[in-house]
Amino acid sequence: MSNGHLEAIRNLMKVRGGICRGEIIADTVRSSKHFTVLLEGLACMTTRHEDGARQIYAFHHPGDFLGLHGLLHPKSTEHIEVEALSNCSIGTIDRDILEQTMQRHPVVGRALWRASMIEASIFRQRLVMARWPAVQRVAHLLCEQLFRLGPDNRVIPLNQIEVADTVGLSIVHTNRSFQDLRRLGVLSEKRCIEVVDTKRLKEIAVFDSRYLDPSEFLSRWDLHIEG
Amino acid sequence: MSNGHLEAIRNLMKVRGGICRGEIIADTVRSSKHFTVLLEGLACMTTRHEDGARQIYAFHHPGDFLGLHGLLHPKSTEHIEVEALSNCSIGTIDRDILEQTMQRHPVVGRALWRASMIEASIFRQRLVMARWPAVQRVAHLLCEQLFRLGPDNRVIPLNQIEVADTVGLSIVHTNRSFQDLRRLGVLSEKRCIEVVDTKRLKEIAVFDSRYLDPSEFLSRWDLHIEG
DNA sequence: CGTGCTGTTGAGGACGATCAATGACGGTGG
DNA sequence: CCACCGTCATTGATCGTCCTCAACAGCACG
Repeated sequence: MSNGHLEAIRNLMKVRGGICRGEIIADTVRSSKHFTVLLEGLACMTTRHEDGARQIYAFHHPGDFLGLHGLLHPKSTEHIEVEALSNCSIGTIDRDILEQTMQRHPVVGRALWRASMIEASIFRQRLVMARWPAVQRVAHLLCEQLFRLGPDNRVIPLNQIEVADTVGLSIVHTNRSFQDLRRLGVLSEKRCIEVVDTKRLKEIAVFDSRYLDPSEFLSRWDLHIEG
Repeated sequence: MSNGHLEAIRNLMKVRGGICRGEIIADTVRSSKHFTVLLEGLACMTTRHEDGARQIYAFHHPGDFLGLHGLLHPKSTEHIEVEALSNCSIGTIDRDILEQTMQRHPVVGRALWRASMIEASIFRQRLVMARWPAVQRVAHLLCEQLFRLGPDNRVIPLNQIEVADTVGLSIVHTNRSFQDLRRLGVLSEKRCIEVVDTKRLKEIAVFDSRYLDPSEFLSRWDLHIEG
């Protein structure tokens, strides 16, 4: 998504770079004090279960709010973390300042609410996907990430493990799904995830981007944060 | 959940009863004009797919807001409906009046936001459940509904089809899971879903109610809506 | 040149889907 | 009262998807 709305609040934020892959960016403790925005890199909202399994709920791209879930629900979301999947930089705003801003500009609160609802929308989509065959699940996730990365991008900066932990397949079976997609001429033969036939990929995934709803979100935010 | 917060806004609402099982209570069109609260009965947020399959995302009990998802995201949630699962009555508030109320009382908006986040929380839980074996999935859903119905309730007003459409199992396999739960002495032998060993059920489901977070939600709302 | 992470392959088995048929129950109308 | 119907619950059998285990290959890192 565009980063337009970040310009407006950049002066309120403390910027922190140099976050490394694997680091936990946002957890309950942090979220209770700061509000966080991803500026550069790729992150994910995740839970690590006792047995070592990891559930990835969603991916965060530059411009996304991090740890929204903990903002109003610290207790019920203790187990959720935001983990850096590449080297990242973030911006933070003191919780107090955020509260004040929301007081003065109710539309800011609404923008955050809207962002939470897009998250919920992604979760609903994942639930639907959970009933699909493996190849379609993987294909749909790739479509989603292509969409979020923007039209020029063909390489998705994820590995197969991360995909597996997101769509709920074993790594082995995820790998076999990737091979299917290569055999179908959708992905390149390279080791990374490179899409060579976007159209075909969307067909396989039955992808409809509306659930990601970029429509009204940015305009509202941009409109009111500066006023 | 308690209905305390409903008292505060009851005078703003138009009450409409006599809604029958199977009726669509809230869809995009309705949500754009009215804001809806479930007063009596049981409903569910659902999507019907082309192939006839139904995905139930969550259940709504008295006191829940209906069609929240459509409030800010009409276009991206066109396919989602709220369907009555029993005879229901609802309260509606004109969209305009709701907007005004949110203007005057920012905390109202926040309460709605909070409610959306609990929904998201339920969806996340469903994603985790999707990786569990069938019996555990069913058990967890039953725990969730027991929790929402209140401590005195042992009979869950769902049928096996609705459970299947929620946890993402075939009806046949859902039925076999119910038989397992009966054999384990968790459910009674009756045709309805009656829990006789709650403790055991929670153990099987590894149930932790925190994701439903009733903690701060009601207090905040009650505190400010009247002021 | 080892070490670690990711990707790949094969084999076997479990879980759950599907199909098809039957049973139980409540309601309706004759 | 009985016959009929629709909905939901139940059963058996077969099949396919996906998981698990185990091993190895490719590549980047020091």
